[in-house]
Amino acid sequence: MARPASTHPTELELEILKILWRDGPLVVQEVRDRLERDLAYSSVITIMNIMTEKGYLARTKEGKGYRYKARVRAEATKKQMLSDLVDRAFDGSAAAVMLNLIETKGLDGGELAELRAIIDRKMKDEI
Amino acid sequence: MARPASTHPTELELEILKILWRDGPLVVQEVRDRLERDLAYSSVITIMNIMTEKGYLARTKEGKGYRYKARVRAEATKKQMLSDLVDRAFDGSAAAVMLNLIETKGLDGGELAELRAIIDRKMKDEI
DNA sequence: GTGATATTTTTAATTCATTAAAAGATTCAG
DNA sequence: CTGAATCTTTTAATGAATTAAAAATATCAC
Repeated sequence: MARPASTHPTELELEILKILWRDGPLVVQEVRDRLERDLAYSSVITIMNIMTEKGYLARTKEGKGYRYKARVRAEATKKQMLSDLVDRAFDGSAAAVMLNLIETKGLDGGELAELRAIIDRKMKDEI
Repeated sequence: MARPASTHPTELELEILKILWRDGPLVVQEVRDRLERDLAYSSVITIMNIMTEKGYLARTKEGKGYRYKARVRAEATKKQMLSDLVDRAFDGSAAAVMLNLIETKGLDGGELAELRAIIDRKMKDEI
């Protein structure tokens, strides 16, 4: 048996999704121009074909070729990826993840304050 | 060119690491017994060999075979995996991740309170 | 319409991840 | 010390992910 297809976008797929979320809909060449890495045109179109098959992208005929757009929403996709990691690595504990983030990533005073305000609001809701 | 080796543990590798972090050091059979999925003995030993090559595990001779333990620390590994996702999907914004978590995952009152206490402490440090 | 150009499809090579059978080595019991 | 049991190594098969060349197709300009 082989590896099952990943449930979330792969590295490169995510890069392309992010470009399309930001600037899409785009044609292949425009996506290629915006990619950090230097890929052959045929490489970009190959992966965009695969992404279309997987349901990540939708395309509509235009001129000689197609114009592509993301078919999955940015928020939903990110949420799913994060949720997956929380479950797999942190046994589903969002609190553990947050502690990790607070300790690791440098949050400035403004971000901390904003975060506390949100927590306060949430705590009121919980009552 | 092909895919570069993943920098973080794969699905199955993480499962094995978690078992060893919790109960290790263990022999192969003990790891196999603790795995959720039903794998052949040879499958488990194969992946544990690979993990040893990758530096995830260390082993010492014992009886007929070896006893394995994790060579990477749980906290460091999780931190790296999380950091990687934050960078890739959330453009490095820990705040964005936290908002996502608070909205999505159900945090109970106790967790929220604990989190706020930690934030308060951090904010004092920042001054 | 025909040719140049751009675009897509087809084909393919490589490596990783997963799974496991078969073969080989080691050790413990008697 | 020899065989059974156990463990490791070797070998292998399959599908996913990445990369891209070659072939096929479509379109626009003239």
